[in-house]
Amino acid sequence: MKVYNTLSRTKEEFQPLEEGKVKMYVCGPTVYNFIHIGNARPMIVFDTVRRYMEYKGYEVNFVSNFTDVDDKIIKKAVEEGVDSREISSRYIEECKKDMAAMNVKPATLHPLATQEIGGMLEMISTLIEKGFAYAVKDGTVYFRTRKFEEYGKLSHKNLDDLQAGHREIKVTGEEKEDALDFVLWKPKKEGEPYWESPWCQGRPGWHIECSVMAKKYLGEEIDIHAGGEDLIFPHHENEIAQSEACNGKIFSKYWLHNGFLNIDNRKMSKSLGNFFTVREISETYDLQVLRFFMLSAHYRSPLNFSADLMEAAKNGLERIVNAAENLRHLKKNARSASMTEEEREIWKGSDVFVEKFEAAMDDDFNTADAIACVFELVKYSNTRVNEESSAELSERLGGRLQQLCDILGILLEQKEDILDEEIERLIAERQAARKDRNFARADEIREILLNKGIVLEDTREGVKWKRA
RNA sequence: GGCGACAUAGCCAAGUGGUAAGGCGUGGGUCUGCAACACCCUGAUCACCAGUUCAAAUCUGGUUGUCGCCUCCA
Repeated sequence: MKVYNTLSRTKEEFQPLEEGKVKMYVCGPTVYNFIHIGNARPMIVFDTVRRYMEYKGYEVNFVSNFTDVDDKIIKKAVEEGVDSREISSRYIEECKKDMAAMNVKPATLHPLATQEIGGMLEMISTLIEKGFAYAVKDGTVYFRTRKFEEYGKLSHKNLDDLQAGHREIKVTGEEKEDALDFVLWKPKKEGEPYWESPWCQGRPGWHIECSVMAKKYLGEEIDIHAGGEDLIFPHHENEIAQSEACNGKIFSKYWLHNGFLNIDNRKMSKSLGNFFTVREISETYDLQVLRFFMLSAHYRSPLNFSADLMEAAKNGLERIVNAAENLRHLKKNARSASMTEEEREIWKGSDVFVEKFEAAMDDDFNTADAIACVFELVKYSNTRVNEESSAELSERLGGRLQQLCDILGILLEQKEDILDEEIERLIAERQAARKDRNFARADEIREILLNKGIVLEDTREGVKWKRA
């Protein structure tokens, strides 16, 4: 399995620190509102990475935090006149609902920044002892960036270039030793949440939390650290500096970053009015469509989002779901149980799709290629399985389709829906009308049901229905 | 200004040396009472120029264009 490592900017053979196990940390959202569709990309992408690794037999310890102390949370709390904890806990719950609807598995652990202050104080103290950090008069603690010689190794930035870029915005009056130094701990402002510390009553800087949570729950050395590409600098660069300066060990072996999601070819932003929350999308589409859409491109490529593209994704996903549904239907109505000799060959002929699927995923999680394999399996099944086929063949191919979709986190099974009697009666009446060749009445009933959100399809083995 | 990415059919998107996967859409057809599903048919000299090579979408150099990071941001 090869993964693209931002550190080396090349694809590397994946070799876990410990045989059979993967320690993976993904930077989670700051919870001050419903998550937006940009937040959804890393969630979906790295959930898929996790699923594939689990499929390959790895035991994955997957940790993803919620940042629940932050300026934006405080601002929102002030606006609503409530405690900031109320804001963060509310949106953590909402985020979990969205994740469930996108079929993103809960992490092994979702730590909260506010629950890890002790560890942060410890790490900051260690950094000060080692000379990598210093406190100034007002109690702010800064990381001494230039002291960490490898600073810039992830983002491939040159310190002097950075400094040149920063010079103009360097704020006078700050007591930083160097413009590049970043905050580890900052004093509270009136009315803000705070914690006691040796330096001042205050709260942690943003970067320190991930270093601490990764260390506490995964260890000083982890296999994979992932997040959006915008986190490369400064967030991940700073995490490396903090963790490696503190622990004296390589923090993460592989750094994975997903590309950005654009809206109608522009960066998503509130001011452009092209800002969508996952919740808003869910009003128009099943979030399975969003998941399928996100996986239809390589995770490192920029991905454009638009109504047309979602529509195309919806149709494509429907093709896969139809095939799965069809196989279930054929299995249920099959006249023979076991596969014939010829069917064994058909079954064996489908091995190639699994092989190609795995090859695609092994190559830095090429989900676009993997989905193409799913479509090929769909075509294969559609052309080879029919009402003459055995239940076993339908079941096996259906199971294989299911297996591949499970890796991608794409749900195929419909919820076991029970139709109410009224609808059952109408379907039966329509069948009777069709038998009597009273097609006007049959079409009328189909129209009635359509208005109720029930779509009917007549097949050789009987009527199929589904929710629109 | 510094660093980096990308440019493949109407649209989305794989493919990183051996004459272009897959999906959506379009048009035509088969099946069906009709519709839907499904199936068959339908589409690309891979931004441009030059070079390396027996062979390039794929490597090298250049041109043009789009975008990202450098500041909170997935």
